[in-house]
Amino acid sequence: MVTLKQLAKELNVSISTVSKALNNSEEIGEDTVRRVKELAKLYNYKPNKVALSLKNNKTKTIGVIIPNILNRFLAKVLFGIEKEATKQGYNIITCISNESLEKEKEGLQLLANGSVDGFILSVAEESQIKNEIEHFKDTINQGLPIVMFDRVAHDVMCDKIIVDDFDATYNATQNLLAEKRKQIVFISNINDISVGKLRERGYNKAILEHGSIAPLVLKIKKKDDAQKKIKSFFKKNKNIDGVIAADSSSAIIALNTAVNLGLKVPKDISLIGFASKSDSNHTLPKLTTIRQHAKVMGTHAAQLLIQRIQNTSTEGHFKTKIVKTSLVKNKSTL
Amino acid sequence: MVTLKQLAKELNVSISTVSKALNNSEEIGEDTVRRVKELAKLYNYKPNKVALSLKNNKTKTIGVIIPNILNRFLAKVLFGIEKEATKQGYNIITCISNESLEKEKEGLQLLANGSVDGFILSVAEESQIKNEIEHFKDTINQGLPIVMFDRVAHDVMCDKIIVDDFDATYNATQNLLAEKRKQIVFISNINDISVGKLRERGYNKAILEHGSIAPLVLKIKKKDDAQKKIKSFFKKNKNIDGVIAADSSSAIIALNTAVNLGLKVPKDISLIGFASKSDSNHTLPKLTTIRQHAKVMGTHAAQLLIQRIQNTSTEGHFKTKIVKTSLVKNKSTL
DNA sequence: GTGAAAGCGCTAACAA
DNA sequence: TTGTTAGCGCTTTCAC
Repeated sequence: MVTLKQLAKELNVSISTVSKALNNSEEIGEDTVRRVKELAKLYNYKPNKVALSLKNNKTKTIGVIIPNILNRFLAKVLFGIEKEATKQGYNIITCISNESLEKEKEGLQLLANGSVDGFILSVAEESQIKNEIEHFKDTINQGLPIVMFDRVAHDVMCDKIIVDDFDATYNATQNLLAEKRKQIVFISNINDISVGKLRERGYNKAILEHGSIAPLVLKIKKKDDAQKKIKSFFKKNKNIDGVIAADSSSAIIALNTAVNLGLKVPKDISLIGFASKSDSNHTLPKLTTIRQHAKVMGTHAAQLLIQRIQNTSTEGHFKTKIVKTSLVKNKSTL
Repeated sequence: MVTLKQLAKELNVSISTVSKALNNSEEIGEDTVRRVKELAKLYNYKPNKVALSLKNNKTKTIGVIIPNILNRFLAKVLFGIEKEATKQGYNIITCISNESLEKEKEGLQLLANGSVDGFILSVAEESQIKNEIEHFKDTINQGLPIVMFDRVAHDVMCDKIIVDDFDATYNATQNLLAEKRKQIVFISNINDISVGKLRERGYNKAILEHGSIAPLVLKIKKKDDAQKKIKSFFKKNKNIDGVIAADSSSAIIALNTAVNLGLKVPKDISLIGFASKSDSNHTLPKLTTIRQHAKVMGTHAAQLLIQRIQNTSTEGHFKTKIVKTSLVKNKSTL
């Protein structure tokens, strides 16, 4: 990489002249500016990012800590973050916590050394189970703003982007109730994380409000064979005619299992699940889904963080933005 | 963030003394070392990464350019890269090219300003179609090593990690032939990228070698409704009894469609597709898959790049590592 | 209109 | 054993 120094030497001017010329300073003569710019172009000069960061005490880089990159929703949020960040001239450094508290802490530690101007993150499962939040507070106290999305730690003072999880399952359940479904089961393999719990509560509320129907919940654990568990559950509860799934995997497996058991979807059984468009394209009939608008969440998260980074003034009064889900009706419901 | 300067001031010693003490230099007296370390710990001192990067002319950061983060395979490779990089003390800056040549160029440009020590990337679809490779060469000429994975540009001199795409479909097809399948169709929606073409060739070779059977290929385009297209294809070609799918989406849809049309899988029709474990868990019966060991590819890519970054000596003689696929037999084949 | 110098945070050669 | 200094690449204030 060519530096200002080298350009200066070759042009027989000082470094500061070159710098000013390239930054269109009024101070420098037209002719000099032209000569400098020509040579700079010739050598494909680009200001060294690291030097700028050091000088400005700003890296124009965002640290993103994602629990699991293979989760489609999280990946999509990352996509949204990246897009918005790039648009605003920021890079993103990604750490994958792999749902581990330790790795989440490490990621925060590792990047809180001047590498980034702030963080966007979704809380790891283990951190939520153990309810640990000190590492977030420490980071914020070090002057690095955090924006949390989806799985947030409510007791940490920071900007947040969340989904209306409770309302989403409440509404979805009401939809199935409106179809006169009599035995609606809630299936989830995300019992331990905050959003999973909210989704269950939304379902419960709708069921209880309706009266006459008892809630029925199937919780799948990470180590379980989901296909087997759902199949035997369906066999034991022959009267199931509705499914609300808290996650795409449960939803897809439930739908396939129903079909496999000879049930007509949606005539005999109606299914709704949190899932993406591509997920619903991968089932037959297409799954009716609760869409989370992951990309939009990413966009908002990046906007919020960048705003916070740039306006040192806006301390205090943190925002929580709720991105509403949409129920996209496909062929797995009436 | 506390700096050496501040520690030095508080301890009434010079900056370099503090620096040396923290770096366990033999030069400094035990007592001083202790005092310095205590204060450093108290203030949670961490050396400023940016300053170190400037000093060492090394960022310990890898630029990763991914065509599509929603592609499970690519996401998994990213996961592998991140893990290995972290292990070796490197961070990763991620750019998403979104299959666009322009964005790929931008990503390269944007990070080739001192932000990263090298790149790991998979070539964007558009770049492969247009066969553009100058931007890769430029980057390499600037002294930044590149490691390409999966979709590689053969004419660029750099390290590469690839899949045995040709052999994979060749073998998979032979598997179906061994099941005495008479009409095996190759379905793909990745016709434009290098690996898609290789996969088709592997299929063709197996079919042609076998004689007596004609190759049958269904190409799906991005804009197509894959479900419709596959369904009508199956209806037109009632005698299809085998499917080789070049991508997971085609495989899943083909399997679901077959079931939907009343075909018994694998009795009436046998299916194999490039897909992940989770994909095969999301079909019923479980899909027999060609596994690409994406995570391992990521690991290798990171290792290769870091090695190249650290050994300035190893110029020339670039390696191409082939990560072999495995055929994991599940319930969609006999 | 141009240049010298300081400083961002750190390390390391050299001086004391 | 400790301190001074220079320098990584850049911007910016202040002199000339």
